[in-house]
Amino acid sequence: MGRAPCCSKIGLHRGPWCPREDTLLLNYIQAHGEGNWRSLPKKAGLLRCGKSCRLRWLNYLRPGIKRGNITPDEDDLIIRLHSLLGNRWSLIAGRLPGRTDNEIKNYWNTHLSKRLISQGTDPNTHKPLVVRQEKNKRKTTTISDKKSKSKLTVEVSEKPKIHLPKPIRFTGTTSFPLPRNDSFDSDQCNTTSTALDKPWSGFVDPGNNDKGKMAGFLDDDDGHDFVNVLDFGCRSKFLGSEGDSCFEKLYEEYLQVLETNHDADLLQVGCVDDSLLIW
DNA sequence: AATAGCGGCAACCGCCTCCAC
DNA sequence: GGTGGAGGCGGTTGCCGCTAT
Repeated sequence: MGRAPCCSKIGLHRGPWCPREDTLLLNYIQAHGEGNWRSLPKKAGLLRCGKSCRLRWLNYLRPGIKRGNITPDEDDLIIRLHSLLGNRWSLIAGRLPGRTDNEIKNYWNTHLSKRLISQGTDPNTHKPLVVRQEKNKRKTTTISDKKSKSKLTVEVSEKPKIHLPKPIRFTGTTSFPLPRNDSFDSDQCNTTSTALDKPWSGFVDPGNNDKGKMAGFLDDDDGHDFVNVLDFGCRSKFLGSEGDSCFEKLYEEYLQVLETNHDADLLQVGCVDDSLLIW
């Protein structure tokens, strides 16, 4: 069943936002808060789609947004979170203070995936790429480096299926104050302290800041093959650096959760859901 | 100096889920 | 239980600036 677009596009501005529009949106949200995106543009005096306003706010105007200069630590964390969560950018972004899902998605597509490929790692599965040997047997792709003009033909795995431990919403009194990343204190990395108090909290979907939604796990073809994060190449590099970084603590939480559940019962995926509940 | 090609990123699109009615 | 509105998410597009020729 088709749905009507979120708003009539007739007469609405599209494309890049001008400073005046930014100001209008900013002023309105500062005065009235987020939400009601559909009606917001009209109330704020903007000729924009509500979705466009929401996107602009989340990705650009929100306070606390960091722009550019993704640090090596963040870099590494993104790769490792991606190995755990797949293309679940909002989840990944939720663990990176001040970063937006869009930014991380772009950064992944333009930098990290290429880097992994150049290092011989399949960006989809985080497993080693296999240089093509046979024709027509496996899906391959040719990666060309536009600067060096070199080409490399590699076998690319199918995109990992996200093993969706059915998103769980907590309703009623069971709510979690886990904020979106704009509420993170990047200096203190208080996500870690929170997460250490509640070891499973790293798996709450920060996109659902008031209800909580469980993260998914990577899944292989048979549906039960969790990525062996211990084999993940950059781990050792990371561990060798400043061992106490908050990113490292964060990652250890993920490892604990995965290992616990992997050992306990790989086949009974449902139990993973249960174990990830926060009480 | 001109221009073609490429990379990066902001923004859009369409689908999905949740929830109120 | 069914339906539709609203918000959220991931994939994709297209513009703009930079670089190579």
